[in-house]
Amino acid sequence: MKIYSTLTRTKEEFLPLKEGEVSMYVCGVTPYMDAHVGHAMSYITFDVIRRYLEYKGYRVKYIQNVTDIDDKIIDRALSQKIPARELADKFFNSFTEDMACLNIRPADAFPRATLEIPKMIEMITSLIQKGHAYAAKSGSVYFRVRSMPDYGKLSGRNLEDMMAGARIEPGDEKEHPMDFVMWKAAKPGEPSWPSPWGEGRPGWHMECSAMALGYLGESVDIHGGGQDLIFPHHENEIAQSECATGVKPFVRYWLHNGLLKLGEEKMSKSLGNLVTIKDALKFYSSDAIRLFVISSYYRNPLTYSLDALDASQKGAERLSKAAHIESNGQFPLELDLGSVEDSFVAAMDDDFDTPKAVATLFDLARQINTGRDSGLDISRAQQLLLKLGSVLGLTLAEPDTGSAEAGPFIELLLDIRKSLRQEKQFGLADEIRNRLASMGVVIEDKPEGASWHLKR
RNA sequence: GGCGACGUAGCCAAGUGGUAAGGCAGGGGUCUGCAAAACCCCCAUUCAGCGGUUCGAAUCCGCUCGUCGCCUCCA
Repeated sequence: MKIYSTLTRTKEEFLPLKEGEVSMYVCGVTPYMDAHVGHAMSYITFDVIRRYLEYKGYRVKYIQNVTDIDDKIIDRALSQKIPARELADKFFNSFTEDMACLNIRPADAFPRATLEIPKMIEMITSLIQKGHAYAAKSGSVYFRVRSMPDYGKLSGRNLEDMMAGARIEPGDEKEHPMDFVMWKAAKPGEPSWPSPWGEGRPGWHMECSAMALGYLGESVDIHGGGQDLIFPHHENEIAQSECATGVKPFVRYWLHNGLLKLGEEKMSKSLGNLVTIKDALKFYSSDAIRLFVISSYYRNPLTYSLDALDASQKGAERLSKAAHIESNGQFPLELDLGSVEDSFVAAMDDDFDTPKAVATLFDLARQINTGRDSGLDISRAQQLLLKLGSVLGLTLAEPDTGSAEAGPFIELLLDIRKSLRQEKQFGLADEIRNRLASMGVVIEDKPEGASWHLKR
């Protein structure tokens, strides 16, 4: 299996530190508003990677942090006149719901920044002792970038280049403009925690270093996040972690997903051009959203559009139907299921080439449908389709019949319509079908009788 | 300005040296009372453009044009 690592900018053979086990850390959210489809893209990507690694037989330990204290949370909590903690809880719960709706499996742990402060203080203290950090007179502590010769290796930058375009804050207390804060001195009224340098709160990059090291050890196999985190966030995590432990590499494989665009721009909270996951789920199924994401290669940018989502919705329905159509054939479909699975694996082994893997699923679906039409037993092929679908996190659930309440009434109408059709009263039969369709109930007449499901 | 991606059919999107996967849309057909679903057939002599290397290039090299991301919070 080959995985592209941002650090080396090449596809590398994947070899975890411990045989059979993979430690995986993915940067989580800052919960101060509802998550958007860009977040969905990132977490679907890493969910698929996790599922595939488990499919390959690895035991995966998956950690995702929660940045439950930062400027945005403080600002927003202040304007809503609620404690920062309450705001963060509210939107973290919302995030958890969204992830569940998208069939994204929860991490093994969701450590929160505010509960990991002792670990961070310990790490910062050690960095100061080693000369990699210093406390300024405000009580903030900064990382000394010049103390690390290979600072910039992840993002391919060097200090001189960065200085050219750097925004230098006037009256900065930092030794070097690129030094970054690990511990922020508290301003009056802000939530704060005691530290050897006075009341304050952790800097953003510090929590991920402390948690990755604390939960997964000094060398993590996979660390993931969006490409927008490469610099400065992940660069600074490397700096803190490698300087604190002396162990290199902090991360063996750095994975970054491409960013989701809305129109010509990146979808982001700060630009405000976003579609929340909750809104997307009003119109599209979890499988449709997932299929939209995995139909494109994870390192490439992807543009959110209704056309693309509509296409994915149709595609997802096609796969679900193939996975569940009934056949009472006696003779099994002659299809080399092993080679189908091999194609799937070959695609996924090549740096998680999900678009190609998805193509094998559609090919399999066609084989299943053809086999059914020929009166063959397709159950084993259907099992394979469901199995490979689940590796990609697709439920391929049977068409939705919604809450059961309307069910008996729809069945009643179908019975009446059946009689009408038998009596060649097609005008009335069609009217029932059309009226139900306008209410979102799709009827399909089949040789064995009519079936119905809700249109998404 | 520095760093990094990308440009393949109407749309989405694989393919990194051997002659263009897959999905959606569209056209024709089978099935159906009609639809829907499903199936079959068709749908890029061509991969932003121009040069070069090669027996052979969408794939490698150079240049040009265009788009995006990061360098400030961001998945």
